[in-house]
Amino acid sequence: MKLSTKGKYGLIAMADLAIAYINNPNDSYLVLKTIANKRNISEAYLERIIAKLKKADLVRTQRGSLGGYSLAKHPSEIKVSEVLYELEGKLDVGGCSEVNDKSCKVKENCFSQIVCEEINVKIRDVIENMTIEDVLKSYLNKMKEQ
Amino acid sequence: MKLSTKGKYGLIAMADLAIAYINNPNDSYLVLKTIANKRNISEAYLERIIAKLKKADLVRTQRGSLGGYSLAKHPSEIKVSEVLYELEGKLDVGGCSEVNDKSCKVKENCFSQIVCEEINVKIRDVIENMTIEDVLKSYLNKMKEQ
DNA sequence: CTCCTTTCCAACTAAATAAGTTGGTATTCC
DNA sequence: GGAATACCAACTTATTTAGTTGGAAAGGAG
Repeated sequence: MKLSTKGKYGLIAMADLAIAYINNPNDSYLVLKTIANKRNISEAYLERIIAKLKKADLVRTQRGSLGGYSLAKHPSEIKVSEVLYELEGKLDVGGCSEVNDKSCKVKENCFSQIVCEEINVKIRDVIENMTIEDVLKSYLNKMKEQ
Repeated sequence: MKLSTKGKYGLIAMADLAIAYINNPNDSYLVLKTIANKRNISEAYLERIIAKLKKADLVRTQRGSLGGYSLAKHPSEIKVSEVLYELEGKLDVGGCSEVNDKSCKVKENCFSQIVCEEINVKIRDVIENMTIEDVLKSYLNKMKEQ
């Protein structure tokens, strides 16, 4: 039931890239090693995570020395759901929401589906209406309060 | 990120017990094998699941022949959260909501926590305000519509 | 009291998933 | 040409999930 480290590290990396992007939208490339070291994440592992985000056009890259990773668009244009769906799959709580789930052996009256569907709606509601920019802002507000 | 079969089977068993309970609150013991067969669930596995629910005082038992399992109280008095917390643990989406999470290696500014906490609130909101009776009723309404 | 049916319980195993590593290739700047 | 970087696939390890096995204890029926 937990968010895996893929989703977690992905969000963290996106937030770090977002800070760089806001500071200087034209030239905001960050080196992977920098993020990985700062966050205590395995470099090779983070690379594989961020590669998926590139394939989803959320991140762009510059190769060679002086290269690095940057957001592909403004943090306000990137939904949290886009990041998480790419890294975690569907991110719902119950697998049998599909009509033809062959793997589910429960024959009829699957009561757990009632519960799962209600939770799934709420999860979607949160992550599809929250951008990377929102995450940054929430974080700053949280810091102010303390 | 999925609800495990523990939670799923647990909810299903509770709903089956609830139906028996409503039909006859005084003598509503169901044999485990009956539920397991009806639902295509391994008997031994379901037994271990329901044992946890007993320990949490959600289910009571009668041993020996003519024995079986029954709800310990009315379905309207059993929250879905009680069932799921017992079987799935905390059922939140992010592990680092605790202050002293030693396992988390991310040093600071854990942006994923912002997202997770918002989702966690919503999940709790759903399952702590939904009883086993509600699940049954929702199911019946759903059937009517079709 | 004996047999049958049931719950109860602990230890074991198998399968799947998550998490991370290794060893390299391709680009680009200096 | 060398250093620094992104890119990529195959492999390994650790953890969790999903069960299974083999019984012991309790209670009712004959």
